Amino acid sequence: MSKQTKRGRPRQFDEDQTLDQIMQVFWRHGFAATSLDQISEATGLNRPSLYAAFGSKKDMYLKIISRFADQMHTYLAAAGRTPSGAHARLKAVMAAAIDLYTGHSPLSHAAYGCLAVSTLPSETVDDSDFQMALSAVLRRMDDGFAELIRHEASGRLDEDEIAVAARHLSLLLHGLSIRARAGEPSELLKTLAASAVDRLVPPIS
Amino acid sequence: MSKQTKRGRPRQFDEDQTLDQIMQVFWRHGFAATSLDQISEATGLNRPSLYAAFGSKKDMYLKIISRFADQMHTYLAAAGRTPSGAHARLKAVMAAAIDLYTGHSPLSHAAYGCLAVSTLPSETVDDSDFQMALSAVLRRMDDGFAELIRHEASGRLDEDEIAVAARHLSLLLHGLSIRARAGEPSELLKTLAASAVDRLVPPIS
DNA sequence: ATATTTTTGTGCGACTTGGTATAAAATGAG
DNA sequence: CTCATTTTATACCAAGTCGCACAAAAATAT
Repeated sequence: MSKQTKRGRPRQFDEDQTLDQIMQVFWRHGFAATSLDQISEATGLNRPSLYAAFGSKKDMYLKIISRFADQMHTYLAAAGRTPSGAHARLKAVMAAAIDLYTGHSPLSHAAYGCLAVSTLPSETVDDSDFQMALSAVLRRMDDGFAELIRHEASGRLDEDEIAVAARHLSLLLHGLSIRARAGEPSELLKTLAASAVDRLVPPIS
Repeated sequence: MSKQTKRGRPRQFDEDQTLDQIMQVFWRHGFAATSLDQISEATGLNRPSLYAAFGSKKDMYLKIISRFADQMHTYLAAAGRTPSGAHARLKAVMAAAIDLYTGHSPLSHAAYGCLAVSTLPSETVDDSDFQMALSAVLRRMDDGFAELIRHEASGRLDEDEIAVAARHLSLLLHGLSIRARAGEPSELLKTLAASAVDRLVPPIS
């Protein structure tokens, strides 16, 4: 009879916590400028352990990107539930994203912008896997905004209008990420985002 | 009596042409993933010549960034002169930028997005010079759009309105750059940009 | 022709990189 | 206890990195 626990020597680290630590390193330095030694130091694991657990540097990075997209989605979805009214909700989502981009969220503690927007583009040309990862992130953004709008204005907007408005909001968000990475203050970005939402999204009454 | 020509052995390369070649390499691979060997191969110069002419890798990159900003400014300014009417002009500028981002311009021959937006953000945290360079590019964008709007609607919009609209357009443009780098087709981006301009910029009649 | 100045080319040197071979350590199974 | 299994730690490797001596080359100045 075999027990629940695995056979050999038990791991001395928590996988989720380690992935979050790796995420911070990539988020800060980007893919190319991050060395495995830096990751090793940040996690307390040595390179062979990292490789055994998460694969190559590229494997790690792609894992981290999709992990980030997951965490961001749940984080923004929660922010979109609280206020009422389509515009108020969208502004709340934008404000939450800006908090995330400027380091005022449980997910981030520095003004690093969006992990994908800040670090993926420089890698997309050399490696098509990175290109696909970036496209996937953009698509998820578009779909998320579309769902939010659709849910709020069911019937009053057709699918094309919803898709266009969602893409407009994604464009806005990525622009905000760049500015956050450049160090612009979150208050400025929030007022900018709020006015943009007012103008971009047709009134849903 | 000294002649016009310089004293020693004459250079065997054109400085401007070489800078443009260097720009292509950085534009494609980003800063960290670009090696001096790649630049050497693309320009036909060996590393000591490169170093003597342009300084370190970082020096080259910063030179290239401001050179890109210059070229982009004149390119977009020219595009903004042709049509008449504020919205038509802004759409023409956006379309020109999208052509630039997707490789349909004399400046670029591949869908690399904006050189600054695609490659600078991943470097800004480690080096404050890069952070300042990114901020400078954003500021130039904002100022350029502001000037365009101000010129078109002199008196009918106050400075605050102009500044906000200009920033909205910059946000839009940077979002478009990300999508161009992700490989989205230029026609889609242009229709997206046109509808966003219509909604973001108040009517100037 | 000789000296002077600038560019070019070869090559090196100290360092970092990602990935791995190999052995030690820590657990469960029998 | 003995064996199988998994994780950890040390050390290493081949390749690539940036920057720079140093000398040869090509022009002008005298």
